[in-house]
Amino acid sequence: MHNSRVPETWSIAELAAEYDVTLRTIRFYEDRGLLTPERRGTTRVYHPRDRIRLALILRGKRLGFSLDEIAKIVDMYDAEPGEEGQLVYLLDQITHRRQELEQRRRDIEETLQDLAEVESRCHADLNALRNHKA
Amino acid sequence: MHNSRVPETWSIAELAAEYDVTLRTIRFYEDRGLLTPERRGTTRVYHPRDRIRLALILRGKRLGFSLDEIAKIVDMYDAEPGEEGQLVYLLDQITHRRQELEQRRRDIEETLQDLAEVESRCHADLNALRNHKA
DNA sequence: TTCACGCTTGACGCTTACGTAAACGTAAAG
DNA sequence: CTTTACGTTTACGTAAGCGTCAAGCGTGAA
Repeated sequence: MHNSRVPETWSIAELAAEYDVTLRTIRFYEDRGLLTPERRGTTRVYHPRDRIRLALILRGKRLGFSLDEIAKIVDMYDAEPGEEGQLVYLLDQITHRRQELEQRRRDIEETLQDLAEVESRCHADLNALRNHKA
Repeated sequence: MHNSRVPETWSIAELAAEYDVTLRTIRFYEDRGLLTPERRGTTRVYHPRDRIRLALILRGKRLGFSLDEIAKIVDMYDAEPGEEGQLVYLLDQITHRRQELEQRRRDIEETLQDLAEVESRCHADLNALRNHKA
């Protein structure tokens, strides 16, 4: 049994495979300051922190946030405690993001309801067609 | 009292003001086939149908869909009953969109929870700071 | 040594979703 | 008649988010 505190690391290809993105994408995120892998020589070495951040980035993307917005959000997660002003700013940001997300959730609910209506209309039309044939 | 069946119409500027988008945006959506206003001479005249579609487009945008995806979704709403194959295709699309939306909803829930954690960490840090001062 | 493999850094290209003039038409108001 | 308001098209610009070469380096196996 090997030491469980051995900090696991990944290559860029491993991360890419795991999250189904291209190497180009991962390097691009680094370019934009979203990831900061270690370097061994020229080669990138990714630590758990990077892996988590990548997951957060991709979730942010699914939610339709821009990379700039994602950067702000992700940086909130591992922000240093810092001074009071910083903390207050952070709390403010959180409130803001929460409102955005809740708006999105409302949009989703509405859209799901609309889809349900269209769906039942479809079923009705299908039945009409089939009864007509019969 | 004037006839309630008078079909109400809007100018491009009215729609833009109502939904807080630019004229350019509305014309761009027309370019992409998402809106098809009537023309009186060269001037665009928007009917209730266009207004509804614009609202749907903007909701789709808030949800992070591309205009191409939005086009498909919006067209589902006022699709003609059509033939059976078409209806089946529609139902298939609905299932697909629903799954996407449900994934998004899950992402939102997770993010909201994460935000809640960051928030309480902030509050804790703030308290620590203030107790330290006192 | 030679080869392949995986990684690296440019650097150009492309699509999306508009912004931003430029230049013009039309119609009412002063 | 000129200004003002509102509309039009055409067209170039741009930021985001990568795709796609090209060319080179380092390492281990044959």
